[in-house]
Amino acid sequence: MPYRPTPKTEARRAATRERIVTAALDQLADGGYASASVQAIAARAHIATGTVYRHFPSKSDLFAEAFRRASARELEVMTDTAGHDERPARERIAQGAETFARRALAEPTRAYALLAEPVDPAVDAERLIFRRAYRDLFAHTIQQGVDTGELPPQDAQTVAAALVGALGEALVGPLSPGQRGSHEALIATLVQFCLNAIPEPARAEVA
Amino acid sequence: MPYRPTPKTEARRAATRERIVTAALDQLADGGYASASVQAIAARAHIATGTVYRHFPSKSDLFAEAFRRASARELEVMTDTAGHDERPARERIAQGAETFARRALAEPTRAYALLAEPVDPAVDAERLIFRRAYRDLFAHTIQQGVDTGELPPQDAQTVAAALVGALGEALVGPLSPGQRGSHEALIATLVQFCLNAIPEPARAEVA
DNA sequence: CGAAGCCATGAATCGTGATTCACTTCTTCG
DNA sequence: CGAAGAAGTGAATCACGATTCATGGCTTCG
Repeated sequence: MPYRPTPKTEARRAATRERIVTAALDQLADGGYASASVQAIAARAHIATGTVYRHFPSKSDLFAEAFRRASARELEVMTDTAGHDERPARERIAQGAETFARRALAEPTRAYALLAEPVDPAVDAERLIFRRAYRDLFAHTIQQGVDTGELPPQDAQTVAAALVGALGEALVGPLSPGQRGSHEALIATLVQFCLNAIPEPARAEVA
Repeated sequence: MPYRPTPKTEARRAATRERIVTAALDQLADGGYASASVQAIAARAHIATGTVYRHFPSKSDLFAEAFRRASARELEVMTDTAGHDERPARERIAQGAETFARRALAEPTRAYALLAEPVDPAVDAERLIFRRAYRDLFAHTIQQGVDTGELPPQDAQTVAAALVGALGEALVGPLSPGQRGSHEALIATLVQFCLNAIPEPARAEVA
């Protein structure tokens, strides 16, 4: 039995796979999904078109993984900056909103691709998972706040979804290109928006 | 010079064009953009495939018009229910949010298509116009409130975009299918969310 | 070294759905 | 009525990009 995979060849294989995912994300960041043909990605990764298919069964699978990867990175950053349970819920939400905004503004094309750009349905499913994860992060914090009495009772899931939508739309929606104000002003507005939306109990109103 | 267009033939032509647009919107509402091939639309309008191209230069143009049409209808409803300038700004915003939510929940597939479904880029541009129009409606109301001192100073455009995003995401985002609560509860949550996000001046806080 | 596979290659194939077009049908008016 | 021109038809074509596969190059180990 002549050939047997060794750590060395496995590493090479993994590296190639990695380069493909990276190339896909870079292509996304550069020219959006429309520019991300398998050919373009292969060229960017310095491999032949067919090689992509030795690592992924289909383009959809490749992009699913790429989205998963990018999502994981984003979520990790969020968890790091806003996931410490000992701080007040509203403070953590403000922190989360700010992080979200800063990262989106720093890499607008990638943010657009992750949040809003038209992609094919199979890939879109992956995006939904991403948004849901963001929402769940916010929802978790809100729910904790409600449980401790820090926040008034509310539907944490819906409110969290609304927060994610608000940030997404304001940052990458029809508004985004060529902001009139500074990034800082935009961030301040959004953080304030989120804080207002999640009021302290005393300030809650019933209509 | 034998043939000359008459009111009668023009009317027939306009009616056919109309049927095509309607068929496109119905197809969208039924099966989403993915199901809306030119063939399917033609069949629904009881005409041949080629006839579509006698009325629209391309599928994109057809959908651009369809989106425009649907947008106009939505905006008209919004203007009717929330556009009366004599009422307090916050009341109008609440009314707008409620209308938005009710209409989205009443026709979820169409709402999804209008707000979020992946479509091709040319059509997407039309969607941006739609969302922008919604945003401008909210922004106009907010700005009026700011001008009259009813609301604290704020970036009306950004806040309005955030409201649109919040409503859109909560209604058609990852959350939407098979709501756990009732529609009424969801609507109440969202209206409250919007009201919180746009506080009265006395209740504004600085962080 | 050489057999036995894996891996990479990229031009050719394939599938899908928009678009075309030669033809038919309908309408107008001298 | 019949010519002139418009609208309608739908099968055939085309474009585009994902996917395949026959081939050639590497690695491994007896």
